[in-house]
Amino acid sequence: MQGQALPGFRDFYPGDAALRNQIFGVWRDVAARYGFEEYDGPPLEPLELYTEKSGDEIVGQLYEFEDKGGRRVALRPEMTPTLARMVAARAPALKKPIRWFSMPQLFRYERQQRGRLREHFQLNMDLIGEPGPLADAEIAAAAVDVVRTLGFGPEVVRLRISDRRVVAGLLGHAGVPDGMLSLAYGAIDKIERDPPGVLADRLVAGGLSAAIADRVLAVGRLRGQDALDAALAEVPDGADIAEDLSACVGALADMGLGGFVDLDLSIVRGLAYYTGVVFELFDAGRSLRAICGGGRYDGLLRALGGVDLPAVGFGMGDVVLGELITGAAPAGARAAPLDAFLVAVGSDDVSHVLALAHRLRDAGRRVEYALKAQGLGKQLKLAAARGARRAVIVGPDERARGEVVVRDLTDGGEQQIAVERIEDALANV
RNA sequence: GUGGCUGUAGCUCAAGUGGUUAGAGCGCCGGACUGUGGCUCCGGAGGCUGCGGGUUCAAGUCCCGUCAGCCACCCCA
Repeated sequence: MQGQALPGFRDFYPGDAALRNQIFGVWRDVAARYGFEEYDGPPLEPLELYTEKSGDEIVGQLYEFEDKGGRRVALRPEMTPTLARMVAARAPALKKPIRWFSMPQLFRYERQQRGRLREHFQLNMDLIGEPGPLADAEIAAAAVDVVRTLGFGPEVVRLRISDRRVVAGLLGHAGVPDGMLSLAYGAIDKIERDPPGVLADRLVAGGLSAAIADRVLAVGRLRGQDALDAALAEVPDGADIAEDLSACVGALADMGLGGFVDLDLSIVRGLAYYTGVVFELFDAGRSLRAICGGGRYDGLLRALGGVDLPAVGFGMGDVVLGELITGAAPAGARAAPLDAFLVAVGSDDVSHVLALAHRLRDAGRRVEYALKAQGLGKQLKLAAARGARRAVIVGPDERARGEVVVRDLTDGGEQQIAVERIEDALANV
């Protein structure tokens, strides 16, 4: 075997491309229904766009090199810096809130695993300029509606949602100093992966007492509104810090999406820049990686682009979503069937088939015909294999009468149709 | 970047402890079938057994390296 795609990169054969187009179609459909406008930026960006604010550790995962002009450049690993630049450049002229989405191909030089490649397409939906919880709910609802539109219900997909302000408040009450919040987040983020003893040891090693470490893990185990309310009741201004999260969850319930929502304080998200509501979309069986992740990142636009606008958004990759779809329907997406397969009975009929085929294609019909002289049976076999709904048979006898035979390939019925009415005959399903 | 497992036809997989010409199903091509498809039957093509080296009379099989895939870590999209 020679000549294959680079590790972590994909060849899209027709079946794969069909799946990708299905995903893209749903993404665009949902974005449009939420009033989002599409934007895009360059796949290649200056290296500094990612190193200056995102942290140097990202550089190790960048496809970066020097171009022929001596510039340090990188394939984009995420869309947010580009978005920040574009928004900042025209922020004064843009009506707020800004609803923008994009479907960039992103690149990251990492060792690939299932559901995680070196390249993927990612739906980014961002709502900029609105700090309130209805904006958070709007974004989370859009993420849920993508999987709903694909036919998945709450028994298949779960939205796990939390709020960093709530977690921070509870941790502060538990005795975690501000400087150790990220340490605590790290432990909470791993709460379902690592055993409690390991996590507690890590927290103690980081400088927390054993008692506080236990309380940190207890915060991470909070699930559901009742448990959260009970925990917040012990914090002086507990109700206030959870106001936005409660409002967001309530809004999702008003939308009829409450069945998808799991309040889950173990969701903190790895990225440091999230400041409020955070959420992830998972398959209910938890056999896949996260389908989507997002949250509120007030402050990031100021750091990246210089304009101080609140923002909330999510990213949803095509890889895990594709696995969810193919896992649910192993049959997979089929290529669009033909409206008709044109059959020439004899060699004299070929030129008539060519003329008719072009007429039908101009009329928007999807048609195909045999590209070499073959027997009638052979051509019908090809028609069936191609998934054509009908065969249009052109032979000397019919031509003499100005007609063609339209054969329905699903039930075998045939009828004679005048050539000039063939477009109409193929139009009705 | 670290560690473990796995690489046989386009796909899914076979080939007891090394043994002579690496097989099957599906798919593909052709024929039965030059004015009627799906089914059936018959035939055919398709393999440097991922690649390179080593051990051996003999390697798909054992050893080393390398590349790729999967899994875990790391990191997260």
